[in-house]
Amino acid sequence: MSEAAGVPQARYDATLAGEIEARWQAWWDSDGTWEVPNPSGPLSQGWEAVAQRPKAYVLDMFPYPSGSGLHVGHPLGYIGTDVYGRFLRMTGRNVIHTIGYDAFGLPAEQYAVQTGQHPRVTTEANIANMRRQLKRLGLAHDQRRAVATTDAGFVRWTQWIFLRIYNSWFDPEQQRARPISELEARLADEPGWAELADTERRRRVDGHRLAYRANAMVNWCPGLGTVLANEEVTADGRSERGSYPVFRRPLTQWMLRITAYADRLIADLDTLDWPEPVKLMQRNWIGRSTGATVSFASSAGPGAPRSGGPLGPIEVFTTRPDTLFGATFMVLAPEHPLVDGLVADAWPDGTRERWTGGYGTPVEAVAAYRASASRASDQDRMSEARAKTGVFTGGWATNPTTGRPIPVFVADYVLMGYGTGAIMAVPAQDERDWAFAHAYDLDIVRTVQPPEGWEGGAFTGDGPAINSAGPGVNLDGMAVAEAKAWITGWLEDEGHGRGATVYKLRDWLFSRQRYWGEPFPIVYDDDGLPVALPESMLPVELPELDDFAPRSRPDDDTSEPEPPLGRCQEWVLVELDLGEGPKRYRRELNTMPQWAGSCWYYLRYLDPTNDERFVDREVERYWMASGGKAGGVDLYVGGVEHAVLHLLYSRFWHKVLFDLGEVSTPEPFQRLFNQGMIGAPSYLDERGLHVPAAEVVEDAGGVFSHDGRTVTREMGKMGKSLKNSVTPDEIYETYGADTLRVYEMSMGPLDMGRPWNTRDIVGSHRLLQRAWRAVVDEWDGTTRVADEAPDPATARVLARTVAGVTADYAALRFNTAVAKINELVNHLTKSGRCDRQSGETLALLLAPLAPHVAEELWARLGHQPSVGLQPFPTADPALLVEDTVTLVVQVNGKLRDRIEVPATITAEEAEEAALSSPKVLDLLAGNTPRKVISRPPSLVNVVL
RNA sequence: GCCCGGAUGGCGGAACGGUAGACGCGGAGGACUCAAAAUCCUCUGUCCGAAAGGGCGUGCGGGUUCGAAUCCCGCUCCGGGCACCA
Repeated sequence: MSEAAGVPQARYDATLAGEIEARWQAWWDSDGTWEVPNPSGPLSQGWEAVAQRPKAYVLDMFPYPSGSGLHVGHPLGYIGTDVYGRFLRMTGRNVIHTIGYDAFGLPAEQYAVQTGQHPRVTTEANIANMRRQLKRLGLAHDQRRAVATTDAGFVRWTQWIFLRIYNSWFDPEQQRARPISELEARLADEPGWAELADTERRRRVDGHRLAYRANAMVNWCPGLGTVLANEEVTADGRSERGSYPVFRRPLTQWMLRITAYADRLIADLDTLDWPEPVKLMQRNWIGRSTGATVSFASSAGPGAPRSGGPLGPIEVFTTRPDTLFGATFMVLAPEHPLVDGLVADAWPDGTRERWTGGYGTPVEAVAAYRASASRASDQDRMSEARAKTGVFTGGWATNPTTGRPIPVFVADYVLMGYGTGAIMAVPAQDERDWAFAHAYDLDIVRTVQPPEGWEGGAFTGDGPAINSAGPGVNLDGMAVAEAKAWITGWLEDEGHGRGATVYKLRDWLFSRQRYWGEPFPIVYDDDGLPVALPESMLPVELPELDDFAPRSRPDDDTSEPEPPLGRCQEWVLVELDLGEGPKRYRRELNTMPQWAGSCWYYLRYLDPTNDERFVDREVERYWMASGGKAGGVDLYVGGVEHAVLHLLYSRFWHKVLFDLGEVSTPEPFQRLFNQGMIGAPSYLDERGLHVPAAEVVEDAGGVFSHDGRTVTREMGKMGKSLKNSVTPDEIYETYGADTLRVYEMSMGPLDMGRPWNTRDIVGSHRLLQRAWRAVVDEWDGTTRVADEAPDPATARVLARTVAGVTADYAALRFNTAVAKINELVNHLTKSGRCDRQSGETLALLLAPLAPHVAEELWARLGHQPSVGLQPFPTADPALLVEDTVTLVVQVNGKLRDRIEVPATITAEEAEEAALSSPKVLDLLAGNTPRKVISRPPSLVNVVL
């Protein structure tokens, strides 16, 4: 017998776990266990069996297949959604869950450039490696649905959706997208339309499209060799990826009219079950401000306009029209088109010395100021600690309320990109204007009465209006809100302005000068106007190139973007018949940004093989059914880093598709959950270089050393460059995949960051070992459950565990679910025996969490696979009720005694029991308590 | 600067306003063993105490409450977002 040899033959260790995991994964694959049927179409086999079940769509933010593979931090969310999806499946839902690859974009391209291979080759290799690493986790994914955004069958529909966007316009009256043909029909009825040249008509129509080309200030990043969206540029003017400097410059690029959806993107956040911070970030990013635009008559200074610039009223936007009487000067952004027309040849009367910047004439002063402002990069502007600088133009404007002339300045604290690029400056009620007024000796007139004792500068709070009476309008005494409404009405009546709303959100810059992205399904004709390719010509595939690397010139901000696709002339110039006979066209050279594929991939999972539509309507309606809510995906799990980028872009695309009748819900993701990040300590030697974390030892005094030398510890991310990466493969090797799953789920709440600690994993491994040992004799490998009912104590523990774990799984509280299973296993271990019901319940409880070992136990208990398709156990309510409970007796809120009492005890009986406790009698010392709080059956508080 | 989070034993973390520290790691002791590993059992917030028992304890300072880790006010520190947005 093996026991004599002293070696257990069937201990649950890494070897056995590995064998069990490989065996069941192979079985699941051949059985198609996790394949989930569609209501119709090619994936509908087996539909009848599940047609009655409610659906659940569980989704992960899909990964980009990087060259470095996974570390243990990556799969945290995937394991979480897998446990949840498996649990939902066991509680009767029809669950759709898979994972694809976000395979276009910079990371894949950069890796390809480094290795000198074609991006498609490296991308496919990376996907294969990542798929292998993920497969080992035993995720219950429908592999048939695991699409990559680079698949030709996917690109085709990305391009198709782009064309749907391109062929739409936003109807401001209906607040929704409509087909461009409806606009064309409307324009055709307008007088004069028939007389317009064809190209002019096309230009006008193009100007209304949701995807349009515009010459606009864009973010040019020479280091990456491409332009970037606002969302991809950090606050200090660098690229989010790679941290290269970004320069503003005008270029003609594709834009998507996301601003048209600004109001709906804000309003519909209220309908979503998302973390409040993410909603807030989106609201802030969209940055809706309400107020009014006000028109100020202006007059040029002496000698202007010398440069022939236009001169007209200065339009400003303000959120505080109520402070209009306090507007004592105006400020234009340096790039503002009216500056040229205002600038004078000589300083006019009334010019104060500080306004001149030391120059002899406004022309010189403004020219010098503009030159220095344009030279300063965004970063320099940051570092100047926001000292207010500016210069007087020599021109004047008229405050419409007072009729008084006010000087017009140029200053770079006013941004051309927001509002109208000009402001009315109200120093008394605006801190920036206050600072500028102080620096430049400008008048300050309070128009809101600050509270008594106010010693600060600008007062931005609420208070009664003062100094706000003029010919035709008097705001004095009104509170801010009332004054705003009143003055806005007056402005509209007098034709000086109107109520207005502005946004920080800009239209989405949608072109990239990259190779590895979706080509636009657009060509240009001889007039240089864009022409959409017909659906039959999709997908437009990338040409093969020898040199696909971007031209990057990090140090040259005067360089021009060079799309790599321009290097393939035989691809660029094509002869096509687009309905007017064969003609020559030139292809669009830019590609779409990486976000394009991630905007809609969750819809393709639903119907991955459809080549008639991007998703079948019936299939979409079934899986995206929202039960009256806004979004169709029931749970979307991913990192908070996508709070604005991906989640804003995909909501926008989804809304366009909704408006056009292509999808059935106004929002894509009903519930969003941000998983935390797994952090890890990294260690620095005395030179500040990272040393391999695995080789660092800690002595008894808490001092860390590597190779005999003391190192310092830093907590942060896990990553190759920090030399603290732990790969899942290492953990599979030592403990198996189920242990990794259990450990990651037990580390803490899913939404909290937590430090990785390899030492702690053994606890999760021991849990599975004890669970195994409860059912299997590890010496000879026989199953050893007793075919009898659980004893009463075990029955109660079982019921309590089932109830608790069910609630925890449903609420994504996997860490406490693991703790409760641990308590059950400890109970079985301690009792030294395991009955059949206990063993089976244990396997079922473990099935979502540790599916392989659960499957093995289930089989050894004599059942057919798969345990993951069994109904989740339910608790007998009668067993959840305890006969006796511990009554806690407090005196003045402090714990003084515990008494075992019947669970049915009344308030009076509990009070009586507490008051007869010797300890309470002792403390009472013969006195009568002032008050007794009785909360039967758990607590009595005696107040002396 | 503004806006969000967070802070509980040596460590990760539990805790409907009602027994603070579940569960795990680590640590101590014991059983088994020739021995070790593994396993099993007991203990493990802190201070005083031989013990019984008691004091103190959830970042800091106040408050509400019979009762606060939990609610409110004011701070400190850590993490994240935004950053001249008129």
